[in-house]
Amino acid sequence: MTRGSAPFAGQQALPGGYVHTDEDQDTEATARRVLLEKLGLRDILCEQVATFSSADRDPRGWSASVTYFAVISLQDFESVDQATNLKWVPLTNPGKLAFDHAEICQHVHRRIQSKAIYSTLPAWFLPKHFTLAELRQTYERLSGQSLNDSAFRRKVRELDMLAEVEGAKSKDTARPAQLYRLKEAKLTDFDRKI
Amino acid sequence: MTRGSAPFAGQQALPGGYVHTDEDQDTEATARRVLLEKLGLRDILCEQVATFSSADRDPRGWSASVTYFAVISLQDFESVDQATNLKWVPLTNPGKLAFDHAEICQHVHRRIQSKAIYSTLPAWFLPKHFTLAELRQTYERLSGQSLNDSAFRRKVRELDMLAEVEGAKSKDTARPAQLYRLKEAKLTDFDRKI
DNA sequence: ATAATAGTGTCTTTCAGACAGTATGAT
DNA sequence: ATCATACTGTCTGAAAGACACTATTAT
Repeated sequence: MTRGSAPFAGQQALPGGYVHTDEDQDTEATARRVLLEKLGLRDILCEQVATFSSADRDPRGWSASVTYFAVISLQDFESVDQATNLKWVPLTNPGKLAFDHAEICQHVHRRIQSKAIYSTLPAWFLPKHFTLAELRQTYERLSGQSLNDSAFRRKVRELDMLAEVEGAKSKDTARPAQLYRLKEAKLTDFDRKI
Repeated sequence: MTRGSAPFAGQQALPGGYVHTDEDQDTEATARRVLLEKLGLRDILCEQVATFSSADRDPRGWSASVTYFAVISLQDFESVDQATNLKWVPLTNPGKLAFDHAEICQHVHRRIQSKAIYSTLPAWFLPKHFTLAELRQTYERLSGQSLNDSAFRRKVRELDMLAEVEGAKSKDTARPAQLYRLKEAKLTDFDRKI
C-alpha cells in the first residue's frame, strides 16, 4: 500500500498496523483486524512468519514487527475493493519498498517455497474446488520445480488429502476434469515431499 | 530458572529478559545478551522460533515474547556456572513452568524435531569433533526415528557436510572410530532427509 | 582367540519418473 | 475422425534399507 505519512510517505509498504492491546487478543488477531480493516478480507489462511526488529529499520527509532503472511485465491483477490490504495506486486520482485519490507518479502518467499511441497499450502491459492492439473501447476509455481503428473496423482492419492466433488467437472479443457476439494479445513503438513 | 519476583515467583521459567533498545541492535542481540549475562554463554547457535503474544499470558497485561532457542554441547553444558539458579529440564516434559513457557517448549521441540533430519542441527549438540556413530545417534534422538547406519554413512558422504579430523580417533569403543567435524561453521539445510 | 564396535560391499525393496496407452469431451 | 487434455498402467532407474562381511582394537 502507498504510505500516507512519514516516514517513507508516498512509498510502497506492506499493510500493517500497531497492536491494539485493548481489542487484540494476540498479534494474529492484530493481523486479522488489519486485513479486515484495510483489505476487507476475513477468514483467510494467515500464518506467522517471523519478527523483524532492529534499532534502524525505522528512522523513528528501535522497532519490532511481528510479520504474517496471508493467502487468498484469485477470486478473493478480485473481490478486494479496488478503491483501496492497494497495489499488488510479485513477491519475488516487489520493487522498492519502505522500511525492511523487501527483506520481509524475501523471507516470506523462502518460507512459501520451502513449505509448498511439504504441505497443502498451494491449495489455498485456489478456489474451494479445483482440478488436479490446476493443483499441480500451483505446486510447481510455488515450489519452483516441475512435478511429474503421474507421480503427483499417485502421491495425492496416498496422502489422502483431497475429496472428489461429486459430479462436478471442470469445463475449461478438452476432456472435463474431476473437481476436488481439500479434506481438511486447515493447512496440513506432510512428512515427505508431494 | 527459578523466578525471583512476581508474577510466578519461585516457579520455573525459561531464561529471558526485556529488550534494551539502547544497547541491543535487535532481538537476537537481546537473546545473546541474556545468554551471556544469565548463563555465561557466548557464540552459540541461536535461532528465532516465534513470537508468543496474548492479553492473558502475563497477569500484568498484554505482552509479547520473541523466543529463541539456543543449542550447546554437553561440554558447554558442564561449563555453565552451576552457581546460577539454572535448572535443566527435558524439552519434551519440562514440568510446570511459569507463563506459557511450557507451550513454548512444545513449539521448540516440534521445530527441532522437524528440522533435525533436514539440517546439520544435531551436530551442534556435539563437541567440535565427533564420530559418525555419535552423530547418527544424535540425529536419531532429535528426530525421534531410527536411521540405517549404512545409509547414514552414504548420505553424510553425499551431502559433503563433514571433514575428517586427520589422525584423530575416538578411544571410547572397541575399534577406534574416525573423528569428524562440520565443514561449514554455520547451520546448513539439506533439500532432502539425511 | 574372542568380543566389540567401525566401516564396506552388495542384494533387495521401495519409490519416483518416464511414457505409452486409454478415456472423454469439443470441433 | 481428430484434436486436446484427463487419467491409468507399467516399465525403468534411483535411492533407501537390510545385512553379511571385513577391519581394528582391547582383553
